[in-house]
Amino acid sequence: MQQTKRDELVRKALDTFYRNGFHATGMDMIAAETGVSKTSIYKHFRTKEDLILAVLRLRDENFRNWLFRRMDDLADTAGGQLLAMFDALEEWFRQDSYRGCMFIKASAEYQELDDPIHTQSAEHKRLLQDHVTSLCREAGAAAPQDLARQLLLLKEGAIIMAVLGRGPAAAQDAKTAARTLIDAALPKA
Amino acid sequence: MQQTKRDELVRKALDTFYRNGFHATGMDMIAAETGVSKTSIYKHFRTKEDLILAVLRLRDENFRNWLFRRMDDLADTAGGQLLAMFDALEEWFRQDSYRGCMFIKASAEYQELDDPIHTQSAEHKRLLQDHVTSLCREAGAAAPQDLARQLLLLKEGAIIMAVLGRGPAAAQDAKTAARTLIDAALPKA
DNA sequence: CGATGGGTTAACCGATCGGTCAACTAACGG
DNA sequence: CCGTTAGTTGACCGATCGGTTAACCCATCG
Repeated sequence: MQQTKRDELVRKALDTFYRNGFHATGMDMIAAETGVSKTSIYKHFRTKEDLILAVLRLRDENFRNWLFRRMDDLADTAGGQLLAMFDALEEWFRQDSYRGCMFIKASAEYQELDDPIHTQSAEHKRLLQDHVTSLCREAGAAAPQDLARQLLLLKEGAIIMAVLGRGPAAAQDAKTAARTLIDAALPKA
Repeated sequence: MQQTKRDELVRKALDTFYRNGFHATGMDMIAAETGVSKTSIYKHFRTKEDLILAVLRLRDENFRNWLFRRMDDLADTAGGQLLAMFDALEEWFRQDSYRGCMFIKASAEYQELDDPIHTQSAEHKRLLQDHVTSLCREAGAAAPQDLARQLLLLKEGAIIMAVLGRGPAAAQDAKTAARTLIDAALPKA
């Protein structure tokens, strides 16, 4: 029961931070939005930073699960899944609630490299990178890690441009570029 | 004289906001860092938002001037300049003061699409896009706008990954990918 | 019935937020 | 010399910041 309440708190706090930003969201607002009093919040989390870290952990889990599952549903082959990543991104971009990548925003607000919030955001990107790398390897890329890095650049760029003017179309821009990069990285077919 | 003082204020405020973030930087801190009292600041700018907008205007001007000039210095041909963009980015990433793109951070903290800070950040990206598009056209790309969009994705992605774990090497990752995309976009050589 | 203990709450803490105001200073015209 | 005025200042405004505290509610147990 206790765990459930705490999870619910983190889940709702995630929405609020995602919509509003981290510094711009006060603990009073979190209390109001979640219906949990500040004192109870501070029973579960020692500081606001601890709450944010818990929120980011949940976000990492949710996002990777969703993205990888969606890629898996959309395509059978490893190469197809790499391309399907951008279709999944487009679905994300089309959501009304889309406000960019939570980890990019977190690292933008907490910039010191040794800040736990920053390092945890970097870890999220590393985990994505690992999965994409193994798909590249499976697809038969000559240099799977290099290809994965290139594809990740396209993904992050698309996330940014979807926010800053290009909208959901950024996903297809990225997909087109990804196809070119993948073709070039595979041993001559 | 008045204009000079104001410019100096904006210049120093830029450093502080860039280092510290927007919400995290109070007007008292700006006053302390610039040596200008709050009352004088508010003589020049009606609100904090107005100051931020002035800061972003200066940043846009400085950054585009620097980047385009650097690209021009590093290469003679249009195609070469497109590739040189990533070498220039690497120089930027290597600076100790590098903290990512100010406009990405601004849009992360001010997310509403109709927020002036957000729209001005989007405008900056649009201006970059325009310049890159004309270089793509000059280089003889079949679809210059499409190629420019792809290259911009790589640039934004590199900016993000340079912050979140990959460091300056992100620039060369992007350059390698850019070469592939440019080759594919030019009429068969 | 009363004692106990975990969980919740409104009220409060000093600090800081964005923004304002009355008083002061210094340069210039008569 | 005084009066005016533009520009600057530290002190101050109510609101909110992250975080704490004392009181209270209510189920359990004797």
